[in-house]
Amino acid sequence: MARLPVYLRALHALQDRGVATVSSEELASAAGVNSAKLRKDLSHLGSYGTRGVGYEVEYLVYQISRELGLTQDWVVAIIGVGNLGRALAGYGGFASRGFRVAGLLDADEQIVGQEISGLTVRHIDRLEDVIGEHGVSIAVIATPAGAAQGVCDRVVAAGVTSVLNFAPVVLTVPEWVDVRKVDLSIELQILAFHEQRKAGGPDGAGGRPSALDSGPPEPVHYVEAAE
Amino acid sequence: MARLPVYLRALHALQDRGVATVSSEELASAAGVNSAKLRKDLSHLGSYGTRGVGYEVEYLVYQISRELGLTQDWVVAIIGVGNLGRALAGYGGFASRGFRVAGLLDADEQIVGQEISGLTVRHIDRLEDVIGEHGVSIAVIATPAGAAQGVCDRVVAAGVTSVLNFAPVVLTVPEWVDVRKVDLSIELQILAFHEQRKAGGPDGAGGRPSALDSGPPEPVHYVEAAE
DNA sequence: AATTGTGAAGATCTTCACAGCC
DNA sequence: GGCTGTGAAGATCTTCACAATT
Repeated sequence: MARLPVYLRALHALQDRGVATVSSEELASAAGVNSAKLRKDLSHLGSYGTRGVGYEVEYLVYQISRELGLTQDWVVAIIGVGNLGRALAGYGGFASRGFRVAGLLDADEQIVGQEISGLTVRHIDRLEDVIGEHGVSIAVIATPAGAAQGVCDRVVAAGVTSVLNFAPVVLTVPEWVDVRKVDLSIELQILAFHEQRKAGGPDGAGGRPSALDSGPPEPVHYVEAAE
Repeated sequence: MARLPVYLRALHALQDRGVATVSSEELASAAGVNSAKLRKDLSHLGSYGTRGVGYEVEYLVYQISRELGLTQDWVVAIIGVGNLGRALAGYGGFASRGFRVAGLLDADEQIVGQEISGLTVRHIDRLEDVIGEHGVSIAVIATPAGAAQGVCDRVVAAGVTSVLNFAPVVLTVPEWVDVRKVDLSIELQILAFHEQRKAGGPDGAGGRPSALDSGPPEPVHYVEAAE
């Protein structure tokens, strides 16, 4: 279930604040979901709550981590060390929770050999070697669009079964391989769509892109984030 | 509808290849969706196809662009110029389709004043000025988690109504503001979950994280991507 | 008294299958 | 003949509301 990581993050935040026990209502609001949904999601993992009391934070953290496979380490390779690949290589969230970056690869001779976040960038020719040597099971593709499918085919042939794709293409993979896609321009386009809606729709009378003086519908005060 | 940007990208690829007309079947497969779904999605925009023929690529590109609000320019500010913010600032997908980055802001004095992708980084104190001067309607938050909600509150107070959040927190916003979230570690966790499934589930007998020798279920040849 | 776990109802999304049109 | 547009069926996801349990 795609919401478990969100719950896990909220639970970690509670843990940091020293909270030992939490109700579905509280946790749901921290995670930004409905409490019935949260209870149903959690009940799929087993009966880890206590009626009348709530959930024990630490126990639930462990159970969700186990369910997500975070109790073991996963080996990651990042292919494409441009701006984005560099940002990913330095991203703390990788290392922190069971994801170990074992290789950075690029086709550009200028970049190969550079040391980034403690790793030396290797040439894309060595892709299969790196995957084999380190037992990489997750590949992060941060190449230009044109190179992505070729790289994907190669990592799959080398044994990778999960791909996180940042290139703006729909990757074709065998059915036993999982692909997830992160596409910045799609996210922006979805926001633009909603912006336009607010400004009166596509054929509305002179929608203003930079909707500054429209202001909020009502001067409402709103609460701070739970974090 | 969140799939329109995907269709649009597939259509642009067809356009580049000089294709003038496309059937729902072809376009659906390029976009990785079911053809009935594609037709239903498109029919929501109006009746832009011709029975027995298909859709005229150029006309459809225009209609979807219009629906998504890409026929006008949107002004974007990026807050937080770390590794990720830098990658975003240099990302071609921003400029190419109607998104103009008008400001880069950071709290770190070391970073303020640096020139990145043709823009000078300004101090976060000037956030409201930058938003006002340029008519920013979309804010991209690429700050550390702890700073994100505060920054969000400020951009909202300054008139921003769409937020693209890269910080690993659930942002709380007034109901008239749209938030989209991109979370790398959540994507990785979802992949880890599926990896584990393949390896035999959380309590399976010794699941191997680096599933190298498990190999594909069947030695099937698979087709290349459409683009 | 409080809160979980869950049937049942409701909402939404997906797919089928075919009438209608070119 | 071929393909779109869409009603109806099916699947899935969400929410309600309450019995079960501590």
